[in-house]
Amino acid sequence: MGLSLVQHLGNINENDCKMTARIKDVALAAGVSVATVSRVLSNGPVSEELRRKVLAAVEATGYLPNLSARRLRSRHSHTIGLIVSDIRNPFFTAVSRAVEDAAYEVGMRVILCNTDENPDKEALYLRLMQEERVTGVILAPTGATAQQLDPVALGFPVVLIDRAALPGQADAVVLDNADAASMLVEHLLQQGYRRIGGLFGKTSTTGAERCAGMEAALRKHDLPGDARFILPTPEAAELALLSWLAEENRPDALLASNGLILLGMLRAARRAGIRIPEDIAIAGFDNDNWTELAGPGLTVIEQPVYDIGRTAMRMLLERLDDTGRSARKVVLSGRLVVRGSTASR
Amino acid sequence: MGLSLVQHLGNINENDCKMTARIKDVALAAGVSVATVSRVLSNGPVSEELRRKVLAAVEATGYLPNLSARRLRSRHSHTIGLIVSDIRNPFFTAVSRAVEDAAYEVGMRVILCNTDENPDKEALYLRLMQEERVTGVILAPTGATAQQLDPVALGFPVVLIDRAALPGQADAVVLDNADAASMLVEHLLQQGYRRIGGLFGKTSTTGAERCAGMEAALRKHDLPGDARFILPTPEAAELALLSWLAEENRPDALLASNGLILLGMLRAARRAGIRIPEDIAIAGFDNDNWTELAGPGLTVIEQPVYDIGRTAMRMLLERLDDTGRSARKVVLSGRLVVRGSTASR
DNA sequence: ATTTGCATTGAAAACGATTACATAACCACT
DNA sequence: AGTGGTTATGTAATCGTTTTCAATGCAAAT
Repeated sequence: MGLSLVQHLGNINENDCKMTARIKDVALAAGVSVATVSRVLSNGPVSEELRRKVLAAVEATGYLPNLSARRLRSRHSHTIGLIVSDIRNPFFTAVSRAVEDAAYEVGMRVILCNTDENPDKEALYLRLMQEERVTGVILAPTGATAQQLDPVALGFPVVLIDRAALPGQADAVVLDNADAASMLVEHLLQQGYRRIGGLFGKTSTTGAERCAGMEAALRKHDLPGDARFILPTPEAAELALLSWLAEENRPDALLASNGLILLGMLRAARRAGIRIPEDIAIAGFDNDNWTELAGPGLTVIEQPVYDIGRTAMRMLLERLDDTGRSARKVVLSGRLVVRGSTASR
Repeated sequence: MGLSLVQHLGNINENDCKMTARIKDVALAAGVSVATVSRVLSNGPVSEELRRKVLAAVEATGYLPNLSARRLRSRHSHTIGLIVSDIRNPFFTAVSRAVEDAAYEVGMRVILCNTDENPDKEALYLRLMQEERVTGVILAPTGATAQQLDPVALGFPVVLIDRAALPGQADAVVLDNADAASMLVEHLLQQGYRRIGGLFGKTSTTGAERCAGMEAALRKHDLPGDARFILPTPEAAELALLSWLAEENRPDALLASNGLILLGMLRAARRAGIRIPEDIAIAGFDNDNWTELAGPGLTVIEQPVYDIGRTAMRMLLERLDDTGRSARKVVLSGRLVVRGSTASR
């Protein structure tokens, strides 16, 4: 009696500890073929009776599908790549969250890659995505990569975000950068500022477009502008602005082409003891959490970040349905959020 | 002549467009067996001559390994899961970047999951990780999951971050929360504040530990404290603080148990027209980018975020080498960063 | 009664790699 | 010359699924 009990427990234990059950174990336990189990798991045509038996067997064996095997055979990875410069940029953080929400909703996994604005890393990760046989990729490319991107050669669809490539090369969802920059300039002019400068990121098309928007708006009013290009990091922006502020005839208002540059600008202003907006007005892009709390509150263009992520995912899925159709570009509008940093002078 | 040229081009094209080459195509092109190709790709023992031939064939065929097949056969996924509540929390953003850097350095992929502090989602994603046959998981668990975590049953090692489980259950890398909270309290007392309150996250062990640290420090000085628990979001913190500020005999200094709560507090203070630190002092956790720029600058505990991520990854790798060894807990110290929000009164 | 068609089911062939095992070649010792 | 031990290579089995294809049973139509 005692012995048999111990033995019994031993068996239970042996079952529990056994290497994870495979589909053939489930088939054995349910008294059906592996094909039938597979069909149950993918909602194929199976009689109600067998379906019940199989589900019970799945439960009993603790079966967990092996996704690698499934991907290999079915040739569907249910995985997309998300390639951005740095997830710590709040813009990309927010977009990535939206992408992942949308992906998991349709049963897809996301592989995240940080390229640090480095074209070599972009190439590396794109090759990795090919090896993963991903379903598609959402990519924020540097200018260099945007030029020579060929989704056909890659073997999977690509949707660009934030930054666009040559028209017709790939789907893209971007902000109306020129328009947004114009809005900022018009607002600054209206507030009485006249000598307007800007720091723009030099690695992407986005900085260039925003710069163009600023210059167009200024030209309309026959005013000059001073645009400078830097690496899009807080550190670079801080250094650039510190030396700029030391120049004579400095601007009375400044544009920052993204949230990181805006952050650097504020650090520089604080270090230089410059008051905002009394000494200089500041406005920028990306309505990050902190912009309302910094100094007098920062006037910014708010991007529809969550919407951008969801739209990119939706475009990717649509492209999968219809590989042939021509490339689309979705242009979303920014929203001007006025705060104290551009109070009228 | 013309025709043959066209034909030739046609053939080239056919090769380029062909379905991606498999290892057997490479073997054929190199005149060797598939085993040899495999060995070349994994730096196995192969003569220099064949190695050259194979590499040339890889180049010529444009071969890209199929990672699903490789994983299935080799039983190594080279993938780890990173499960956090919300990547938009700057703390997790920074940690995730460190984890991914460390992972890619050793040739591993990272799957990121957001659980929104929801135990059901945690369970869901843990099951998904099992199906992916991940090498291991780095997890920031809610209190509920931390209680009943069993890495053995899961089938892969788990390293907890930010929040620990029952001792001995799993490896963990955490901040010395009690000590850090004490540091903040001691600092506040030194600055002359006496009625100290705090808002703490209620979903994790972290909030509880920080609260305990606060109360211990206050007890040492025979002072009372007022600790309240909320959902760890800016919105919840803002609402909680707004009503708190309306009470009579409110605190003269406040602790925030993380960056999100700190953000909510500042919003509430601004909405209520409360001056910092004149009307109330504020200190908190997480030295996010913006804390130096908000108001008079915020006094915070800086966590070694990048270090936490790297350490977690290192512990995971070490655990893979030695499954048997007992669970370790690495406790890192925070650094007190003093700014204007706690200026002496 | 025979045929046609449909819905279920199972057996076996993929999917594309790694790896266990067998073989062959070569060198160094008895 | 024969034996043992490396080392490089190839053959074939294997990983755990999905999917193709053929077989079966049964109802409806001829």
